[in-house]
Amino acid sequence: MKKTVLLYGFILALVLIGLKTIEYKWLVRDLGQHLYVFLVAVLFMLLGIWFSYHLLTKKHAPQADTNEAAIKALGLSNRELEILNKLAEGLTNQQIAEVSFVSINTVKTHLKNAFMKLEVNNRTEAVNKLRQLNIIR
Amino acid sequence: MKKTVLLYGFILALVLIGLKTIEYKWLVRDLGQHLYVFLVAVLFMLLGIWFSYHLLTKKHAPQADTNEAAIKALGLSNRELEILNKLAEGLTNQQIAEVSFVSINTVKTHLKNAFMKLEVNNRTEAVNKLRQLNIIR
DNA sequence: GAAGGCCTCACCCAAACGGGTGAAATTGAC
DNA sequence: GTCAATTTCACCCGTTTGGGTGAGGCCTTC
Repeated sequence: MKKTVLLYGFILALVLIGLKTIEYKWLVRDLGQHLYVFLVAVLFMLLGIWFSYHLLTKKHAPQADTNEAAIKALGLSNRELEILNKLAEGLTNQQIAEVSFVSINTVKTHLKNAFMKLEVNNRTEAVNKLRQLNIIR
Repeated sequence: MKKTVLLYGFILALVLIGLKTIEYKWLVRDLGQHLYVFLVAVLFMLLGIWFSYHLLTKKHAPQADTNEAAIKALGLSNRELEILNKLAEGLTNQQIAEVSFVSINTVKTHLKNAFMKLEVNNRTEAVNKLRQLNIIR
């Protein structure tokens, strides 16, 4: 992030240098001050658009982090999270048991505990809550 | 998010001020015009940021349109969509029946047909598919 | 008016789910 | 070494869900 800010600052400096060059070598004398100001305005507006575009598009893709804070606040264990992730994919308890190499009873126990911690009553609510808390997807 | 954009805008402004200060110390000349151009630049850059922020945040949140094309391609009826939306909120069949003023059997029929059209086998899969198709949320 | 889609409802059945209790083995922390 | 948490599994119970068949009423299109 620090690198990003530095990059923008650097680009800004380049733009300023370019403007200075234009100002002193061509435009001011030949075309007048108004056009110069206009160019500055356009240039910086484009810069602003480009700038916030890059910022926003980067901010909109932080799905990798799996909100650790919320997980700890809820007290969800690792195994419970694994099971919940498979649940969110739409697997049945039996399928979860198979891919996790445990019995279906174990899956049910984990889900019972997880539902209690999440304060939900069924899997759809659970998925909604996890999504809302940015724990999945 | 807005706060973040403002923060970076502020940082950029600071960078600009710093650059300008440096410029004034070394290249002091027509002070009035420089200040004017500087203000124009800042103003239009902020304008650009504001502009694209509003554009992008609207583009990134198109949850209102409920992908009509996908709905038609799947052949989902209005009633089926209503029921599916309530399902996605985590309601049970019984609860959906109550808020929709129909019997639970009707809810089940709609869901059976909807599941067939969506090619899914349970509600979690259905919610995933609807989300993936941008039909809900 | 026949055909097809939509909405409604009923009945049945098997599977899945949710919730409760209990308990053993393992692990990590104190 | 003890305590707490985690992970594993079992059994039971009632409810929910998914899926199948059938059917009546309504509306639009042909």
